[in-house]
Amino acid sequence: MPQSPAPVVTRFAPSPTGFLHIGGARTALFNWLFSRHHGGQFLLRIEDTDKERSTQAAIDAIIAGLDWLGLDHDGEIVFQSRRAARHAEVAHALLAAGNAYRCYASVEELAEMRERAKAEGKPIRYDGRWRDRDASDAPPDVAPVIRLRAPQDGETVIDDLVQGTVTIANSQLDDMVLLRSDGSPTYMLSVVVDDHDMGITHVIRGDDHLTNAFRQFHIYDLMGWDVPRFAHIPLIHGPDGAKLSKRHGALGVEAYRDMGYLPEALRNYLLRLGWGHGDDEIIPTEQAIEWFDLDGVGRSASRFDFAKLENLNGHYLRQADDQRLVSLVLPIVAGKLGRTPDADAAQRTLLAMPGLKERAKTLLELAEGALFLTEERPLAVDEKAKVLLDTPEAREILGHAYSGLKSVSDWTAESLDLTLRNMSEVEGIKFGKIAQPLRAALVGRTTSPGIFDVLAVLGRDESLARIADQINT
RNA sequence: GAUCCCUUCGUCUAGCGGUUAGGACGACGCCCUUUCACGGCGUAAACACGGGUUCGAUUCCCGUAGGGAUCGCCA
Repeated sequence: MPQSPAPVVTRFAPSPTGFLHIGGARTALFNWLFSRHHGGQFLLRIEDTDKERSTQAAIDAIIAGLDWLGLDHDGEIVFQSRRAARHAEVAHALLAAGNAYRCYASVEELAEMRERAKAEGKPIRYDGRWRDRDASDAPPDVAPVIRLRAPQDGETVIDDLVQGTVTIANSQLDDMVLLRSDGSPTYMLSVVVDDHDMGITHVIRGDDHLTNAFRQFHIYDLMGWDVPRFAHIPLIHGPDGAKLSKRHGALGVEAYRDMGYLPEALRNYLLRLGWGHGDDEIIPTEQAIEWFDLDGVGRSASRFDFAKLENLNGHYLRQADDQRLVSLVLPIVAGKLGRTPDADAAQRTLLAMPGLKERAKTLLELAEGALFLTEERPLAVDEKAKVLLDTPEAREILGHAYSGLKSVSDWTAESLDLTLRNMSEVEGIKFGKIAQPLRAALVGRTTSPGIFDVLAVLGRDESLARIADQINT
């Protein structure tokens, strides 16, 4: 019998207190790639146990973000808040087995304890004051919390797939709260129970959770559960090396979409941020699935670099299907113009796309470059283009061009090329002297795709009319 | 303060005891050229510091400095 390969189950477990930020997106990507690489499962769990801060809008934003990035999850979404009873059940099992205990210390009392520890320069942690106290000491009117009875001697070792073997003395761990005084479970308990119940084999998350892993380890241990493999990946920092804030990259993925980035470009960028495969830079998703592994993940934090993202985006823009780009760009063009481009304009945009996408790094730039195809006469002419147009010489050249072009019967890039180059030769004018004023007249700007393509896409009537507009001003 | 983690060009990284320390982005220069791009070629640019171990350290060990994370009845 062929033995089935070790199943891999990963998960992405955001708390819905905001959008899907870039760090979360990368964590999701790594989990997704890892599970896809191993033919396993990628589950999604919403950690909405903080009722104060969790919102439906955030849940929607996270799901939309994952969807846009193309990171599809398996199975139903698990909502952590709905599993509170199960979490409490585990806490009580721990309590019954003597692996947890009730603590009656008040919030104020604990705050005071921490204050004192801080003042004395001692480590800040729960001192275990109720760990071995008899239940008969319990004050009658205080609702207790349940704390884990964590080992105090020896050490805990985690063989992290990214960080390596990390050891911590158990004396550094304190007895964390499992169940609050109102009976609700804490995050520490919930993650462990959910990861166990969901059959998670690999916990891939930000390394801000590394120290949590040591405490969570003992819940697994005391429950007699298998401990999943951990992989704590470094955080992403802003361009200045400081923690990512709203000032730089800590934007929701939809902000990147709105800045005109393609999901495949962001995926490639995020993949290379903290992960490497030799000298490879352009790694399409199919290839990434084949190559991705955890030992390619670096151990140090990396900075977010928009310049590199732009470069990658330019690459994927050039690769992208023209029709797809048109449908992405037209709404942006509509926004700039305040009206929806008609079918003709859409068609022109499609025809011009090969020349257009070569010249853009983002969809915003692409839309900017495509604007002249939808704009109506008389064309607005920008400053630089005006300079090119506002000379007697330019008008004369445009005049020649106009009559030359008027006689062209076969309005294609090839024959237009022939006509204009011929004119350049006959008149003894450098070709650039013709092309530039022509471009200014046709586009209203000094940059555009090749001039023959512009003429061809605009069509005979529109082209001639735009040239005439400039001769007659 | 305590504990843990990190440190190769400006940035992302390759390197896994012996290399002219490689690639990519960005920068600069040249070429191509009707503009802008694309593309091609090239230049500048790094092993944080100090000790060990070793015939030999960017690579292994220990310190120092710098950075980060965590220390809640938040997640």
